[in-house]
This record gives sequence, C-alpha cells and structure tokens, in this order.
Amino acid sequence: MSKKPATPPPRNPAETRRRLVEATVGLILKQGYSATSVDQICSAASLTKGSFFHHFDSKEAIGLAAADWWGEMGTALYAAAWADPALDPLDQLHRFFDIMIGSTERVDTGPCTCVVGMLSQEMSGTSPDLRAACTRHLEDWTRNTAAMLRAAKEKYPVTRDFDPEETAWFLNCLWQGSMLIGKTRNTPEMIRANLRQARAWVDGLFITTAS
Amino acid sequence: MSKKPATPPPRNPAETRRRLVEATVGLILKQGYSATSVDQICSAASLTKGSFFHHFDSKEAIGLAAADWWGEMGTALYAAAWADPALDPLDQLHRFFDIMIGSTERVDTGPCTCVVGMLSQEMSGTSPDLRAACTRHLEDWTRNTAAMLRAAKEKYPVTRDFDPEETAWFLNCLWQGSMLIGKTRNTPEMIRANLRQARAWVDGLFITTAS
DNA sequence: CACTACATACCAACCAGTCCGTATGTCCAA
DNA sequence: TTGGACATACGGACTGGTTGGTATGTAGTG
Repeated sequence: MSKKPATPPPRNPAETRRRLVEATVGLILKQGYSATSVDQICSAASLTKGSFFHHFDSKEAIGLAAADWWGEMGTALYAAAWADPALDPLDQLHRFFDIMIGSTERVDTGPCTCVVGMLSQEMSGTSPDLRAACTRHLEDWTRNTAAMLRAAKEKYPVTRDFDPEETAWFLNCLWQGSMLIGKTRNTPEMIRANLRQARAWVDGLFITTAS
Repeated sequence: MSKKPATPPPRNPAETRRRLVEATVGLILKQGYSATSVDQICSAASLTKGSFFHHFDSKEAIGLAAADWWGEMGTALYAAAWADPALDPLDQLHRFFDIMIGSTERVDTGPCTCVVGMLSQEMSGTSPDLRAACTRHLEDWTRNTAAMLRAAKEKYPVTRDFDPEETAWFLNCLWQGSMLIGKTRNTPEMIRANLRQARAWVDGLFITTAS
C-alpha cells in the first residue's frame, strides 16, 4: 500500500489558475461580468476564496485574465483563416466567415456570445484597465481582418475603392452586434443571415475571373 | 395670495415615477444594469427606498420601465424619418442615417450607447421578462426599418435582390455593434464611418436616375 | 526549513426588499 | 364649511443575505 491516496489533492497552480479563468469565462458568457461573483467563480472551479485571492489580486484581475484567455482562444480559432500567408486572401476571408458561422452552431453552450463584447459593454465606462484590454483584443481582430482585405485588394481589382481598416471595423461591429441581438432571439439564424450578407458584400468588393 | 406655499412638497406620483425611470436610464447607460443598485437610483432621483418600492415592485420592474422609456424615446427620435408616409422612401432612409449620426454627436452624455443593447447583453440569459422587452423594441426598430426598405424596393429598381427584413436586421446589428465597440474608443469616428458605409451600401441597392 | 498552494473563518460594506410611521390629497357626510 | 374616514405618496429604519476582500492557519513541496 502506498502512502499516497489514489487521488492526492493535485497541487497544480497553473492548472488551478486555468480552472479559475475558464470558470470565469463560462460565467461571464452566461450572466455577464457584474452579475458574476467571486463566490460563484470559486464554487464553479471547486475552490475556496482563499485560493482565489492567492492567484488573483481582485475580481478585476480575473476579468482581465478572462479577456486575455478569450482573446487567445479567438486568435487560435481564427488562425485557420489568416495564419497561412500562402492562401489566397479571398479564400482566407471565406474561411474566416466559415469559422464565424461555425461558432454559431455550438448550441450546447447557449447562444453565441463573446467575453470581450460583454466586458466592453459592461465595464468600458467604469474600468479603464478592462476597457484597455478589450480595445487591444478588438484591435487585434480588426488588424488581422484588415490585413486579409488589404491583401485581397492588392491581388484583385476592386469594384469600388474602400479602406481595409474601416471595412474591418465594419465587419467587427456587425459581428459583435449580431451576437448581442442574437441573444434575444431563439435561433442563431439571424446571425447566420448577417454573415451571409457580409460575405456577399465582401465578395462584391472584388472582381474575380471565376465569377 | 394663494394658500399653496411657494414650493410645496411636490406630491406628484407621475413625476416621481418619471424621475426614477430617467435616473435608472442614466445609470444603466453609464455602468450597466447589474452594476446599478436601487440605492443609487434612489439617490440619483433624490428619493428613498420606501418610495422606490412604492412605485416599483422590484429592480427588474424598473428595468422594464427603463427599456420601455428608452424604446418610446427612440421611436420619437426616429419618427422624423419614418413617420411621414408622403416622404420618398430613400429620403426616409437618408434621414434615418442622419438621425443615427446625430446621436453620436452628443458627447455630453458620454459615449453613444443604448439601454436596450445594454439590457439585452446583460440580462437576456437570466431574465425572460427583460429579454422579451428588448426583443420587442428591437423588433419595432427592425420592422420600421424594413418598411422603409420595402417601400424603396417597390419604388425603385434594385441592383440586386434583397430581403428587406434581413437587411433591416443587418443594419440593426451593425448599429448595436457600433455602439458597443464605440465604447472602447476615444472618439465616435468609427461609428460614423460605419454609418457612412451602411448608407452607401443601402444607396447601392437601388438605381436612381439622379445618380 | 522556506515557500507556495490552498482552506477556514471572518469583516465591513452593500444588496434587494420589508415594515411601519407620517404627511398629504380626496371624498363624503353633517 | 367643517371634519373625519380612507387611500395614496413618501421617509427612514431595518433585515437576512451577499459582496469583494483579508487574516490566519495548515498541508504539501523543493
């Protein structure tokens, strides 16, 4: 008989931290940041408050961590579209829309929603740090989207001039707004319809020999 | 000389109720619904909690009242665009965009934001009643927008077919998303750029002899 | 042993909501 | 015209529970 019990309390700080952040992300997606209490986070992560405040100085600190976690997850998700420079920029953009449409199909986690959008809406006015974190992630998203548009603009003739940066913000806002209003609806069908329209709009910017 | 003192304790329930609702609207716009306490509402309205709960059964009840107040204000604001059936539908749509652009110019009340968007984001997942109220107001907005698009579609030849309803939701989501992301930015310039792009997009749907 | 990772117990402030007292306006009868 | 009955409007103290955060203890680890 070994002295160690079968499942010794797994003393794993990195894993514990990850559990706390992921629990926070889940709660923010369900009920928002303000309505989420530290106690709820702790019980969702099967931990106590003492442990929580050992890993995070404040509730705001884990809000920042949740925003960053979400940003990294999003970057990884979208990487399939924009990370391959060999891919045709228009194909990149199509993959990009496919990924967004795909994220409306996971109904198990409730409606399609976004931690960064949630935090921007709730906390931009009261927490400069959270606001800055959201700004950063939104700018990352936009920068990558603008890069695809710019590359497509260089490769293909355009039907009318457009600013890739402005267009990227347009798409970002449409995406965030779709998730927001999508929460009030029973199906994600409207979100998908918006993405189809946006895709058609982007396609319409370029003249391709194929079509 | 009237018997009434110059400033009698203003026993005016309708006015009191209005003050409570408007204070709530202001606080929701600044810091969101969850982060707004009944005590804050009371002190903003210079009232006490006893009075508050005389007029409203719960915090949720004044949330509903705030949503409705906002919806009515919005309807009144947009009425200048869509209430005149004699107006050319494309002119209606242009006025519509002018009104939205105009509401980004009031910087005195902080960034351009929306009570219904706030409540949708924060409370759709936890309060069916608030969610229903938001759904209703968003559908009103979309219905009126779709009506303008439909009228324009009947009057002018179109460059490509489109569904007025779907397009209206597209515009609504863009508008909400613009206000959301606009909170993270220092100027409303991005919101205005989005509205300009949306206006150009709508214009591009129709063939007008003028252009 | 020193240090980290976590638990327990606790705090003052705050939360939504209740209770009750009081001031005010309304209606009706004398 | 007076005055009392009654409902409404509001003030203010209070409650049980929750909030974010702290102080302290203890067990595992190098």
